[in-house]
Amino acid sequence: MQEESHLAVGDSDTTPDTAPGTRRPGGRTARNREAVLEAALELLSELGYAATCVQDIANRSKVAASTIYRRWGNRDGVILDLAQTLVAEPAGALPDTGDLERDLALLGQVIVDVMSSPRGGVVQSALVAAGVDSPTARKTLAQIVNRRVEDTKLIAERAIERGDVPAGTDARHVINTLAAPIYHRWYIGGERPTTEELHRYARVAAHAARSGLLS
Amino acid sequence: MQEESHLAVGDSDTTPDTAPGTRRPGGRTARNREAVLEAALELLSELGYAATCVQDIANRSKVAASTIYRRWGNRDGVILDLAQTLVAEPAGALPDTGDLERDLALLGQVIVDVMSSPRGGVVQSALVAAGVDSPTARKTLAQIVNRRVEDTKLIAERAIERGDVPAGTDARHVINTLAAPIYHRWYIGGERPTTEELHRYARVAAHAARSGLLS
DNA sequence: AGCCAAATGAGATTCCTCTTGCATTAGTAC
DNA sequence: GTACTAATGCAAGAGGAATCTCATTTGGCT
Repeated sequence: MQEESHLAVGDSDTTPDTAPGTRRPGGRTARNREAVLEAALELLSELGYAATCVQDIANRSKVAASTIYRRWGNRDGVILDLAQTLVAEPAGALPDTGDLERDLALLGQVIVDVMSSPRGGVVQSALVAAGVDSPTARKTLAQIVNRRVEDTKLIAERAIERGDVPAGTDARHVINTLAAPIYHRWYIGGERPTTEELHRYARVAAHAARSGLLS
Repeated sequence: MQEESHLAVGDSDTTPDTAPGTRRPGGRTARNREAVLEAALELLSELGYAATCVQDIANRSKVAASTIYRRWGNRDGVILDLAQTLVAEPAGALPDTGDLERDLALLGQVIVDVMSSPRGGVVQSALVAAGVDSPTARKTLAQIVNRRVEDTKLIAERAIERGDVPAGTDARHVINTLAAPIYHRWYIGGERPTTEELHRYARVAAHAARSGLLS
């Protein structure tokens, strides 16, 4: 396991001391990475998490399975990389109607739409499944969701500036109060929230914020 | 595949028309079922969902692996049966302090304790993982959670009777408003909610209920 | 342009999951 | 108790996932 500490003069030590794909990140390595992640995203959308296997990713991406195992370890490794890549993408425009409750209802609809889409939902669901056993997946999932909270908390901050919500309110709590019942309905209840439910969630979150319960 | 429709007189038709384990449910069949479910629960607790395999369940329960495959199909089938069995167990006593917010905070602690325990948490986590792909697991998970909601909604109904909460309030909404952020913190955030957070969740749910937002 | 090793591809190999066939055990009805 | 057969155990084997070896390709550097 341990590498020799003396300066390698001319012996047959050929083991690189970094992970594969980091020494020559350009050219074929970069192309392969893109092809693998794209194939993984497509297969996740088409087949779901359980049915997506490394062999299929290899076939579709035209990258050898042994290469995928070497660089990502296993299926979850690919999905984690995919998730990290997707979360780096910039967010869209935020609702800004001047009313907190209405903004939250619109945001709730955006959250549902994202979860219904391949890029957002399928990968996130895979992370939920993998996260039950893997701390790394859990951390990535939390990172993704936290990133989205940071991207959207401006909605609550505007309400604070307007004076609709007490100063000292934690904008992230406001977003989480909206998001929690949405995810609960999705992953635990197994159903997509209705528009009526989204409005109720937004009403509860806005009311709690206005009442100073989210500081 | 298709069985002959004529009355079997004396031919070599030996295929039973019901699932294995249903024709002779007593004696060895019952003992094996108990041993398999107990072993599965232990292994889930010790190894987690991903690492629990049929072969290990067979070794620990002293039931042949082929028997497990025949009766439950695969690992998830065993876990589903285990979940259905656990959910049939009676619930414990409910908090009843006369104050909705305090009752909800105590209930929140109970929910966290259940999720931290093998019987509740490990099986539920396995269902969350399996539910991402399996509609059956999703249904079972929803059934378990709904059952718990039904068992605990009395807390909210008492508040309605006391007049602390408007008539027409849906007691299940009250419970779900408490539970959603707990599950959110657990499965999405990857962390166990703190006592302070539990109190905030209870405060928000109680306040929403009192304000008539949960009808 | 030329060199060196990182990265890859193809195939062999190992390990594990799940299925199947057959002989044996044991639950249930009589 | 006896008969019938569902249920089980055991072993063989098919199929797939993951690892390993080695020859080849190719990116990065001079």
